[in-house]
Amino acid sequence: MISVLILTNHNRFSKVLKQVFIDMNKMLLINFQLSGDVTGLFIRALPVYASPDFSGIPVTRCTVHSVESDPKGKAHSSGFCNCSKYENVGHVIRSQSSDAQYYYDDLSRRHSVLVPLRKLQVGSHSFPIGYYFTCKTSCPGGMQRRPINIIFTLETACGDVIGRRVLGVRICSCPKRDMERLEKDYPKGKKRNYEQPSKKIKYSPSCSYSTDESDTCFTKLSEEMNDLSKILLEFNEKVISLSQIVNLL
Amino acid sequence: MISVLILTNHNRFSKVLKQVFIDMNKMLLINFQLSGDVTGLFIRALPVYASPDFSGIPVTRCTVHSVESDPKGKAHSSGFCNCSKYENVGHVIRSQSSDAQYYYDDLSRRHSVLVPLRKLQVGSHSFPIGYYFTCKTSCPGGMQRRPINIIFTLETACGDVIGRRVLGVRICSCPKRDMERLEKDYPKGKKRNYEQPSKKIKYSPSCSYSTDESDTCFTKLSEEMNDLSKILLEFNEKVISLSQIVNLL
DNA sequence: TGACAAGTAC
DNA sequence: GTACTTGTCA
Repeated sequence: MISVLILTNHNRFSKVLKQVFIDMNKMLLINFQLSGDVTGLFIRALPVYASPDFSGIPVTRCTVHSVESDPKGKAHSSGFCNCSKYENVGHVIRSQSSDAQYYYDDLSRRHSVLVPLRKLQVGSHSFPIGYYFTCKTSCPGGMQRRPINIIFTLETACGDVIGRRVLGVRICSCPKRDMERLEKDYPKGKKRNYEQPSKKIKYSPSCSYSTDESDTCFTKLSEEMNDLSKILLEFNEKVISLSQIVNLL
Repeated sequence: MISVLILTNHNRFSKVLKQVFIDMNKMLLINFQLSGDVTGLFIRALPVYASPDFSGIPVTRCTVHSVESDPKGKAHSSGFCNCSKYENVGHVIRSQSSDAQYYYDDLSRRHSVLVPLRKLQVGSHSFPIGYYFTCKTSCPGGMQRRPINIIFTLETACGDVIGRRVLGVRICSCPKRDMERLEKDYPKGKKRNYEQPSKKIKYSPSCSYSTDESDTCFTKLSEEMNDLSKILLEFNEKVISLSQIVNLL
């Protein structure tokens, strides 16, 4: 049984919007609740634009933030990724984990971060992973106000995807204010159509990630891993009151 | 006798604030009124931060706008400027003039644009130069809300500065709104202290440009050019009503 | 936390 | 031109 528990209280999770509101560079602690032996498995976190209009475009750092680590744009100058030499400059999602692996897919041109699951501590049922974000959803020349989701996938060492879970995230300067406003507007959702940036680069359709309703729960992807496919997702916005876990499913 | 006349009505000039409000990429037509033979002379336009805190820092394009012309940051990768090969990427101030020369000073690391003055048309007393701006005053990773002045210098072919004039410019999306608000606040001038960007590069003191009160009129710089030193500056924010010229001196 | 600043959509 | 968005200062 695997569930996901959000444990930070610095930040906000809206049950209504199924979305986390968090400031840049603040930690979002996600507690993956696990049972059985999960060593050898990985959790991948990959950011995807929530709107189908943009879901084919990789989510990357904005230009202003990128130049801090890579002033000359060398990390991605030849079409492939040399992020690791430049403080992982292209990665919007980072993990606090010391054994986090930063990953780049040549085909989709997407950056993601992979954290290996380890044997749980005795008496513990959860595996905490701290994430943080190095750009705002509003960053000009980057996400440009386009909402994103994080796709968490549970993967084997071979890269087989066992489970999949989508979490909306808004990285902004005023998480509280913005969450209150967006909840107030819900479900009218008066979202504005922001100008679409010019898509100079075309991406193959296979690189487009679906984030529709079927993804709001972990999806069973491989028959042979049936025992792992029954997955619960639980959220909680407080670190302190762990008892107030709200099951979303 | 040389005076400066602002002729655009797309944009605004505040007599109170002695400042032009203009949108990006819109033309600011400046009419240099001249008498006598001025062939062989040049008008240089150089942007400078208005606040003494920043006047030592060159005004350059923001990162978001720069990547459009120079995705890999090659134009200034080696400390010197290769702007011309990259659509003059570093220049905030551009001129419509076909014979505009884009200039870079190695010592101060400042970009400026030089327009040669030509023989006036028969019956005309003014030399119009169209300028436009390729970044906003608010651009993140660029001017960052720091107000700028344009320093216009009248120069000989040798680079001797004969006259000097400072004009405040605010490049923004809503020139009208912003001008009205700033005029309303004047002279209280409730300006906010925005966070100072980290100054990684130190510039020599000689590169700092004064924009204090003494610069609000053309300054006589060379005794021998005395005949050119009596200079008037006139502004007008309407194209149509040229008769409403307001002499500021 | 409230108010302001300034870009962007309608 | 109005109103909304969203960063930033106080």
